[in-house]
Amino acid sequence: MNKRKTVKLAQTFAGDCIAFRVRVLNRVITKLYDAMLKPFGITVNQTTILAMLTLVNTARPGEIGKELHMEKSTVSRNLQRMHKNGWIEIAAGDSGTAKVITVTPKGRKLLVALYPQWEKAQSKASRLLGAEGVAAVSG
Amino acid sequence: MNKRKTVKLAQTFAGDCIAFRVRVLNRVITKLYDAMLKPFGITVNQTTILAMLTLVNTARPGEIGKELHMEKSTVSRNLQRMHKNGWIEIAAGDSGTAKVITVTPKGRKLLVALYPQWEKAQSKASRLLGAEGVAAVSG
DNA sequence: TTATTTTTGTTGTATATACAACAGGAGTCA
DNA sequence: TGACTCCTGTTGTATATACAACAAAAATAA
Repeated sequence: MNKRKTVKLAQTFAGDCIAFRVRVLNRVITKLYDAMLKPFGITVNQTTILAMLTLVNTARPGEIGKELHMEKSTVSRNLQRMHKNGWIEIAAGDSGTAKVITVTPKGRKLLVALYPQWEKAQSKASRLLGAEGVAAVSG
Repeated sequence: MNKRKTVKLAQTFAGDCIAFRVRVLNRVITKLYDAMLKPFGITVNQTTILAMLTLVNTARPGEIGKELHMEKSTVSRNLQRMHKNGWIEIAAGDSGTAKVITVTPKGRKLLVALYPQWEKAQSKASRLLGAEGVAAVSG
């Protein structure tokens, strides 16, 4: 393939790659929420897990992964960190290897405490994405 | 705060969090492209860098980071890997600590070779996001 | 010229992510 | 009962990402 064609192809890549766009968006938005969460010592992922647990009271790691579309290893390691921080309890499930996760009062308090800041991050993110943008990523 | 309010607050989190949505989207889309790129032994990020370099011929690490909105440490480590694979050359720049990156013929060939597969991934991603979705993340 | 600041990259540390390998128990089937 | 296959989690390895600490050189100020 000649050089001109290669350059044209590279232009298409650089200009159109959806993965690239989504990844940049992810970095920008995540950074916004991370900055907001930093004083609380919790990450975006852990906050998501905390919210889900507060909602359902009790869940197994596998269920958390499915519901939040997180890899089981990511969930596993996050639960360990959350437990170390006293936000959740990890108990043996009724059957075999299964485990049961529960939020602690400390965990609930944290979620309530960071809520106002989270709303501010939401506002910023909304402005960045626009109404259609928010709708598009929420599909 | 009473429990009912806490649950309501958790519902808002779980249902509305933009960061969560963007991050799930990122995982889904990235996985799609990663699967396509696996046979070529290159990652999404490295492909993006490769495309940019093919387009501009020569760039410094700092410029790559700014253009692609990647942290300088991420760029630094990716360039090391790409160099080890023979896709780029790293030369000392004219001034001080600056470096100059150039694509090698092997790198260009790789970009050309994976292009058809990339187009397939683009199609899938487009279908997933819809036209408005693609437009929204491309803003 | 000397001292301070800025620029430019690398490296350390922590979390996120995916995939693969592994482990322990449960269920199934011969 | 015994062998095989699922289910469920953990751990290993590699890349991605961000921030902080460094290092080396350049630019600027005193």
